[in-house]
Amino acid sequence: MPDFVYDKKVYYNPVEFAMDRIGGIWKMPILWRLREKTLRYSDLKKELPHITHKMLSSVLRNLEKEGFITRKVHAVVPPKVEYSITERGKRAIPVIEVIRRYGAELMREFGVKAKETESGK
Amino acid sequence: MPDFVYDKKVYYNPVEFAMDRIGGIWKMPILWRLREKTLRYSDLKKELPHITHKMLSSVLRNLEKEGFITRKVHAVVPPKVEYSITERGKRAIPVIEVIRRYGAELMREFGVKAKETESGK
DNA sequence: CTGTATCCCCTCAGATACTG
DNA sequence: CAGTATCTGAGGGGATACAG
Repeated sequence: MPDFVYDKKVYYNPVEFAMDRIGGIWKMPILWRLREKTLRYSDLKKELPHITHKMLSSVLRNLEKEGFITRKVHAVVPPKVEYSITERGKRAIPVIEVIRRYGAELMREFGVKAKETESGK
Repeated sequence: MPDFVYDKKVYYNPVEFAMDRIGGIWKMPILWRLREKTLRYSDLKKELPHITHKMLSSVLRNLEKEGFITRKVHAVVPPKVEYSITERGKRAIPVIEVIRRYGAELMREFGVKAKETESGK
């Protein structure tokens, strides 16, 4: 009794659908980084030191496929690839802000302390 | 270079921390169901037909452990166990509403249609 | 610089069976 | 009714090597 199906996967509610688009460990941090500026692959890698090469690559491909970011390849040597947020991606930013704020509140409640408050995403 | 640690796990940003508390497939749907009324185990199971016995059990335990819900056992035969949302849990509701709304918007954008709009969580 | 391909481990989650 | 225990399979994600 699926409630609805998208891309061969069954979803039971809108929350789950949203989380499958922009959830996971890295999608929101990446969208957040791109919210006001275009970045190239190596810039993103620098800003997200903990992400592995493979993960960054695959998450970027996924976000592009689903229309949250665009990818622009410059025909130069060495290669230069720039990622920008789309209108669809921009609509996710306010949601990410709400979750960020809630997460920060929860961290205070739980007594968790960040080493660098502005390093997060 | 962890940004912060909680419960032996490393987090890199508040979004990730929040999602580890109330993310996943079932936590938000359960909190949402409990937002305005107490439910017993079997009620929750009925309202979330797709969740397995094991998952419901383990997610409830986790939500209780982290203070989002409370569990009250009535000493009767057969057993009766009631779950209620806590103040901490209630603070998650507005966030869930934002994500729900966003998810519904995304579903429209992606052309996904729910069989029952009010079946979701 | 910007990727892709392989190998591999480990956790998540389902099915099933058993208990107070 | 309300759980717990065990087994198992699929997939996420890391490390590493290779390519245009």
